[in-house]
Amino acid sequence: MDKQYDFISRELEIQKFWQKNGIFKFDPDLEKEVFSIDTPPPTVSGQMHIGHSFSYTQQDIVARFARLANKNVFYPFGTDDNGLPTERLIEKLKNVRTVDMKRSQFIELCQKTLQEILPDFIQDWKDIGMSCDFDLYYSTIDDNSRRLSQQSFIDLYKMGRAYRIEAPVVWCPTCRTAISQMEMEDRVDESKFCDLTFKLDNGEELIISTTRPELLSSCVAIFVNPQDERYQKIVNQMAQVPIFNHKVKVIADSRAEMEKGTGAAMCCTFGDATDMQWYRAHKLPLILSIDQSGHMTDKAGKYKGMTAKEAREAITSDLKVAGLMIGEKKITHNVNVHERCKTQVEIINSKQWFIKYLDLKEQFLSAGNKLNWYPDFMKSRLENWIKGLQWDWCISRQRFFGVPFPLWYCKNCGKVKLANVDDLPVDPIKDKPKTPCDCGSNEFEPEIDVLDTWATSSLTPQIAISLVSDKVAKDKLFPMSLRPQAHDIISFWLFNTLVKSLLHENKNPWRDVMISGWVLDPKGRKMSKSLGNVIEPKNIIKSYGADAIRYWACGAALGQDISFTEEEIRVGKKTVLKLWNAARFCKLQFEQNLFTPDNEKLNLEPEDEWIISRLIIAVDEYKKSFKQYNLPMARAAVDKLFWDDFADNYLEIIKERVYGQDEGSKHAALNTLYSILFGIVCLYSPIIAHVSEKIYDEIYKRDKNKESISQFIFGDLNLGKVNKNIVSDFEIVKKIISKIRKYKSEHQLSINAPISKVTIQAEDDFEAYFSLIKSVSNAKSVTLGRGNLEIEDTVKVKIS
RNA sequence: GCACCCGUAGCUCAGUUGGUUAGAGCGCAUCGUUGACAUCGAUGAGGUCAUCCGUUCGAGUCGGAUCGGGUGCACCA
Repeated sequence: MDKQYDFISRELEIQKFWQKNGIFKFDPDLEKEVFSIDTPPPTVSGQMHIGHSFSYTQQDIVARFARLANKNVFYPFGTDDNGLPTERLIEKLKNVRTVDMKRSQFIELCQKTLQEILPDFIQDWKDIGMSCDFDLYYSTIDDNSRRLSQQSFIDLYKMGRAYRIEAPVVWCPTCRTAISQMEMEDRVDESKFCDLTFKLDNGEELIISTTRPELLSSCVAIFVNPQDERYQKIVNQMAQVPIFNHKVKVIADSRAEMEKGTGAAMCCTFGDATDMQWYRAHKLPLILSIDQSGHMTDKAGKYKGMTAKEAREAITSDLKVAGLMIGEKKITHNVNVHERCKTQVEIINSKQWFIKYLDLKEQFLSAGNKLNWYPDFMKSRLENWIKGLQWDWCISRQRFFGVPFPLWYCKNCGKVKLANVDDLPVDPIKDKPKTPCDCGSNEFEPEIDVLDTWATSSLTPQIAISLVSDKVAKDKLFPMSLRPQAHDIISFWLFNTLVKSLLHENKNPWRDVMISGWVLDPKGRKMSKSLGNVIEPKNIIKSYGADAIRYWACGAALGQDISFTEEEIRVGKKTVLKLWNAARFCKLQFEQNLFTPDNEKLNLEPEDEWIISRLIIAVDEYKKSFKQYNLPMARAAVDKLFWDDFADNYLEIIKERVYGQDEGSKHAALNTLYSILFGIVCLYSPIIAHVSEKIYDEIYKRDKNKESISQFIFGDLNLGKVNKNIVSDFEIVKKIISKIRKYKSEHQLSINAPISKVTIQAEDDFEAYFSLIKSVSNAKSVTLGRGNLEIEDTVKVKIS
């Protein structure tokens, strides 16, 4: 056994061992309860983030625990590699722009590039010791995922849930695509509130405040609150829009807020979501002044071709010159931006596909309520989100690299022609329908939009399960046991998966949900390139090892964001080294004494019985904690057993027996050492997986009939009953040992320094422990007594 | 505005269903290296559990209010 544990080479070696021997391969034939995990497929948009290594380790620890608890673990791995994030990555890597390329060329480039980068990308996940069955692999753009995603769409269409309409949608002018409500985020922006003069028919002037004067050409009405006494007499009058001079009606509507601006608002199609509501409620005309790329249309007259921002400046200066703008004040307000590119979104009218689901809010809420949430409070994030839903799910994207819609439109009658389910996956641009339209026409127009990537990744349970061919096994896999993920995508991935599962399977996709927190920098800020505070997992693995990261991740409560500090990682490394050294000590003793384990007629000493009881107690705490997904508590249970009881005390106590001549006592000690260390290594194996495997390999593999430590279950530990008396007595024994050490420390003696006499005040039956106390303290005698401490190297300990 | 989380030792955090003297690691101080470990060990000093009120025989833990830090959602003419 190496004197120095070289974690860099050992961890790599062990990962290869796992891989080569298919240690984590899912076997559908095992007669065990299945534990199926809906592994999050990481988005291929760059490199692994420290937050990934944190949350993926947490779920991996749970997976490994499940194996220890005798479950047949189904743990697939996928990558989410289509849609905007992937397109953007390819553009960056290959220095191209989609707009300059042919669609087919770009798709080809995406596919080719993915082939190049995916092995390295996936390797990052292997580097932290993930115990997935990497043969159960899917990509959300592979043929099988396309097929299932397209089939999902067809099913939803046939249910009447998928529909296509021309409607205002949230639009990103940079990405030139519709996006969904969940893809927006907030940003605080500086802007100007401009006071503009509208002329009323009666000759009076009406002042309106707006932040978006560039939309004047789209102004279709003016709204005032019906309660607003200032404006009651002008309701239903016409007002003339400055610069453009068309006339719009003043309408009373309670959505107009009296306190905001002057209390009179102009409604433009469309400036914001309220405009859209007014447009629908009052059947207002549609005037689109901004096109899909964010430029002004010919409706904007002389401002045509400018960007919205340019137009705003131009029109503001024109208004000032014309004396129609009588004031402006700087304000800061929130604007919605596209989370992928941070561009301010617009509302634009266009034809899109939607999934109708606003009518199902109640079902969603009750489904969310049926899940077991760890931690429980994360449920309210989902509830909050569902309650706030205002749009159906827009699933079409005007992009290229994604799953195509499996349909065409008849050129003659316009009707939708769906692909046959048997022919999936299809690409309507390349493929043709096999039968004519109902109207008899054979001329079709393909749908060129692609599906929102969430429309596919919301099917991960179905996709992962489809990789198993065994029909019986499939039934055991769904609903899945666990969805692990971080909290940032509760409203995206978790919610969408829930939606699809309810629509398709009419039941929840999983039983449990575990939510990991985020890793923040040491100051508690989000990590970002612009702040320069990004931590690369690769560097951490190099300096501390993957096990150190794993140990660290196991110490954080679920759902709680955690500040990254290198000191915390150092503790993990320390634990790994301590375990390695303790194991090395044990192995040394086994070798020097030609020890072979057997359990016959052992002459157990009290300390042996104590540490055996402590193992039983620790296993119990460990199991209880894990069942509640309480990772830190489970870790603490092993830590206490290993550091406090085993390394600091038990090892020290038995040294003399192991070095001594009493063969019976020596054998009992070695045997206990052998089984307790094995228990400890088993308990540590889900957490610091590599070093545990290596210790198993060094010490236990030759005697035990299994290839890997991860093939053992709690039952293999053959735990008996706890001896409660010895356990409580040992709390006192440990205190006595501690007092003797304190005495030595205070007298500047080394920890092994001999002392002549220890006097202990205790009940007579406590004398059973005197021998081990004598041994661990290197005292010439330990006696029962009542006197005070008088001789310099004599210790008196009082037991209460 | 609505909702959620957090506030415990100098720092980072743990404290199951209320129950003796509130824990860990780091840091700090003192001491100690010839039989696993100096990438170490031993010992020790640090706490009015944010504040106030209440429930209770008993509150870090339960309820209410307040203050401070953060997050999600909404609003954003």
